[in-house]
Amino acid sequence: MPRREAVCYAAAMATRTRYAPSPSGFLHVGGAWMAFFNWLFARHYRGEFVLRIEDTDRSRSTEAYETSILEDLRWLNLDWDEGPDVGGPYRPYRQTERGELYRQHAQALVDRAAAYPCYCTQEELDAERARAAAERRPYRYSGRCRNFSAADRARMEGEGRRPALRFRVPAERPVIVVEDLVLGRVEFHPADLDDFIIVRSDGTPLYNFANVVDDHGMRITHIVRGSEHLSNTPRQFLMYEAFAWEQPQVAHLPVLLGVDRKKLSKRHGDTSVREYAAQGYLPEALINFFALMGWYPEDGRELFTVAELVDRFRIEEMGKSGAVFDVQKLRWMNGVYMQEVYRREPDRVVDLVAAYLTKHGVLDGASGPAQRAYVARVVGIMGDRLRLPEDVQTYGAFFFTDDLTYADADLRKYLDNDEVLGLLGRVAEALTRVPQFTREAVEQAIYAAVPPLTFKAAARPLRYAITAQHIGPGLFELIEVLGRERVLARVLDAISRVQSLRASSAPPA
RNA sequence: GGCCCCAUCGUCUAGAGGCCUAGGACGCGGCCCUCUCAAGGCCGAAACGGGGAUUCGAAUUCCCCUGGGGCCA
Repeated sequence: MPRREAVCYAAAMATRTRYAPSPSGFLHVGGAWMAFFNWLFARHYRGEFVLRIEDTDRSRSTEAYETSILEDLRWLNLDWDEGPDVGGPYRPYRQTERGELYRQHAQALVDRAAAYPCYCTQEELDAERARAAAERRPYRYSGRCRNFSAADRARMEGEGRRPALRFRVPAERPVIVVEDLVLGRVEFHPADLDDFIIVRSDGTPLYNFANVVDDHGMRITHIVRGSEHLSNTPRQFLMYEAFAWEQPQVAHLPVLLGVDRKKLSKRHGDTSVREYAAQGYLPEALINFFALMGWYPEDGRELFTVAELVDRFRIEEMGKSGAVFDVQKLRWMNGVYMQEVYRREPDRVVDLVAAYLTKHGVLDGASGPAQRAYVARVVGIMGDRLRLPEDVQTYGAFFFTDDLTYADADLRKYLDNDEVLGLLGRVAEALTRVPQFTREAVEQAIYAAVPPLTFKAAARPLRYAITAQHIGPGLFELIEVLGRERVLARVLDAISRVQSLRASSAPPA
């Protein structure tokens, strides 16, 4: 079985790929994933990556969305060589600014009789379609306007009809072969293709047509896009032929799916890149995770630096079936990267956590360096518990508030016991005496105060008394970071809580 | 409706006719470690959609069906 041999091309011709988002919303993980593979492909072959804005849908496109998409791509560290913001030799890079080009190329197709004006109205076409359905035969465009004479056209114009432009599919042409870099050989029969519209009656170009004009105009050599465009490929090939242009290579990647196995969309909740960034996901983690959807290296390795991905990626190794975006696994991977990044650039993790806490009103954000240093110490003892900034709350809410919520049941279970109460008293006293409030000193003091209990029996009550939680970082570390004053206050407070609990539940004297 | 694509554990996937008793990762369960949680170590449950055909032998090739997806303004 022959392995698809990917990219054979003249060395002189640089590989050029593009990502062409529509600025009608924030950058979506599905879009980012597609952008990433285009970028990766270009970088792997030391080629160029182009950004083009498909803003022809003026009613839904906004400049703000365009800006946000560029920002989010930058956040992911996907850089582009040409685009609306940086310009380039094949500008403009926004479709709304390319109207004249579409007009010229449409005229060129008409001039060579590869396209013709079609005067059929929406209603007439709908009627044709309905009739076909009623007679249970496949709908085909009737071809009514295909061979109009000049007189016919004049008559139609006279009725006030504005024509759309239809591409003339050469039905006698032999089979159209698409050699897809991912899917392999796919054949289409021209007879199955209708003459299709390339310019609407209002003069706006259709996606298929504008795409061909742009991709050729921007010298795109490899079109890497979603498999939903596969069926459009033969039509586009026909247009390349009509223009006598060289055809680019195509690679159709599977579609990203939501947990319901439907195409990932905004309906699936947190799907914008922006949202993941806001939750404190690291771009490195997202990128690594993207790579593993659709592509897997032979050796089963999963963690890669971007440089390694650029080096090892081969588009022939792309899978063909749709992948579900699994947040669980992303979470795990983000944790791995949190540790990694913390080792190298601890400030980045601290910033992320501080930003998270400020955003959620846990920190006031105004207390300056002291507060940041405190966050840094908390992060320092969180270790690998931190997968996302929110975990700092899960494991260490007690670091950021003194208003702790103790459950009566837990108070009874862990603290309502004379031996334990004695322990709490001895610990408080011992901690008062510790000269330097360091982890080591704290540990020594507590061990000294523990008997006649064992440390094993003492640690849980102590932890609960101080944190009102059963989970969290190491006991000594947490005590050190919390500081003497707060620990003492909490131990004493816990003792009095137990006592008042006893008083209230004691039988009346 | 016509045409096209896809199909391995819950999820991401390895798999190119015998190496498959179908491997790894996330998640899940158990045990160990341990002051708790997390991490780590060990163990476990968990998949080739169905049916034919080719072959000594099929997850792997071919056909049909089913299911999912897409295009046809």
